[in-house]
Amino acid sequence: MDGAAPEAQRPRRSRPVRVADEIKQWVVERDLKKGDKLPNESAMIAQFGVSKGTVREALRILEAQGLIATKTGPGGGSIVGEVTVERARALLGNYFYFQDLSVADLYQMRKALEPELAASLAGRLTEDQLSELEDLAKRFDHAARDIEEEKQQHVASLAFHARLADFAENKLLGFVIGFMARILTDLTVYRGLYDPPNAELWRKGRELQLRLIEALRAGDAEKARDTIASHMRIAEAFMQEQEAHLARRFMDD
Amino acid sequence: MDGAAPEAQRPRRSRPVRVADEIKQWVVERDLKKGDKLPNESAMIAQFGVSKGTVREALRILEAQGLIATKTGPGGGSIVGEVTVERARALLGNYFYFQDLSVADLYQMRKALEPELAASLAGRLTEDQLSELEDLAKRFDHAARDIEEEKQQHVASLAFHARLADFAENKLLGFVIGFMARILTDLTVYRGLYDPPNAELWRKGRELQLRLIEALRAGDAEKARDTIASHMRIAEAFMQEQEAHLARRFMDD
DNA sequence: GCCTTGAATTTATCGGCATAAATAGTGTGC
DNA sequence: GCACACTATTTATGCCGATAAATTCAAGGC
Repeated sequence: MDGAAPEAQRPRRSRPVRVADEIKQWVVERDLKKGDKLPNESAMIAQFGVSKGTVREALRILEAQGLIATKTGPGGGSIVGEVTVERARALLGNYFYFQDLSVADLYQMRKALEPELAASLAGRLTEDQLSELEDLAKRFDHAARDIEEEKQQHVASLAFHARLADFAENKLLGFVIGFMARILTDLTVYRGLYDPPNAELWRKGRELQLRLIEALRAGDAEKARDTIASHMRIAEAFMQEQEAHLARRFMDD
Repeated sequence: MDGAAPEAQRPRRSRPVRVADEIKQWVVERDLKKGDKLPNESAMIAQFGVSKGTVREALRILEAQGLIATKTGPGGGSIVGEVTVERARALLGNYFYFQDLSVADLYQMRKALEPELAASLAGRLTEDQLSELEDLAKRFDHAARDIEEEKQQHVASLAFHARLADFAENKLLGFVIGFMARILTDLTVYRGLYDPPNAELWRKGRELQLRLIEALRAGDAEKARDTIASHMRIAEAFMQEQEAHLARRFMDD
């Protein structure tokens, strides 16, 4: 087969990068978990036979990827740190910064995935989770009176979907939906909404969110799926007139 | 509203991180594209009023995220570099290293997304792209004789889907499908396949790939969608007996 | 013309020094 | 005995200057 690594493809990897990879491998081999300590700077200097600056650059690389965190002081040093969902979103956002995603692209995905999420959550949420969703859905009990209020309502609606995504047992499904909610939130906050507030669409969307919660509580997967599918069509109508392409900005993490 | 940043939440950000953020902002403000040059080390030292070591750590952070590349020599220095899809996959893979994804999770996603991809590609591929897919689908014209050959066939089948994902106009859809193909490929290569070769499932799967290409060529979106939906059920059957949870390893980039 | 050699430029790596932050331990006052 | 402040220690953080390595470009030799 082709297990042989095509080393020629990697023209030259810098020492910090190589050290970072060795540390990663070290973590995997020992199956270290979040919070487990790594050797301190001077130990790594000795271990890898490189200078302090090189070790520190390697640690920065891993830190940038969210794999470690460092603290000063006694008992300090570097520890393994799970990549947070925020950081993963930000790093993936860097990729799509260059990719020219459109609102239509996002809704093609949402229409395929959010019904799936809703169906898989039916009957599986605690009463606490359900009432938290209800609070989010009821956050605005009146139609938007101006463009600013419509923005806030839109962000709140997206927060509802993001929270739903947090509850997903399928972590990939949850991540992708949460990522899209984050992109759309940024889009809503940082770019203008040009539609005049549309009270009827808003009322319908809110009603569907509440009906979704009802279906989730009842454990009715098919009703949940259908309801959120309708909701996606409403949400898409909200966004349809927006600028086709997303803001070029980097996400915070 | 709430544009005010909750600075208290960020206990303390190191100087290299702050410098890296400033550089990112600098790139966004000037709308720099891939290949555009950044100031060299000494200029940044003067610009940000920090030492060389700090600047170098900042550059490593950006390099780790795939945002820049640096070269030595005259005309060298740092340039803006689009985040490659490989790096984005690797960085996202770091997140899922900690998340305990199951094969069932991946197939829930694949069943929702791959039919969507197939439908949206119907009638939109060039003859070159179609024949490349045909080559991939025909790569093995006989049933697997042993477990090793079945592995190879499985990897080839995943390469077919990955290539299809590359052709997607919806970059997010393409990325997610390609990411899953990558995970499943790793899983196939690095972990054992415990099923005995199943000639009938294989024959059926290959036939569906060829029928999919036919539908794509004919521009028949619904046939493409249905065909790949069937194919997903076949592929899932291949994987169903595998270990429930994915290998804990970091991806290369 | 073409190849080799060498100078110039820029990052890469190193090691040492001083600073800042966080913790643990010590002692003091009550 | 207990709480509080202070000190000492540990560890990363940041800075600097020197040297190495890689790359480009041009000059010189053939």
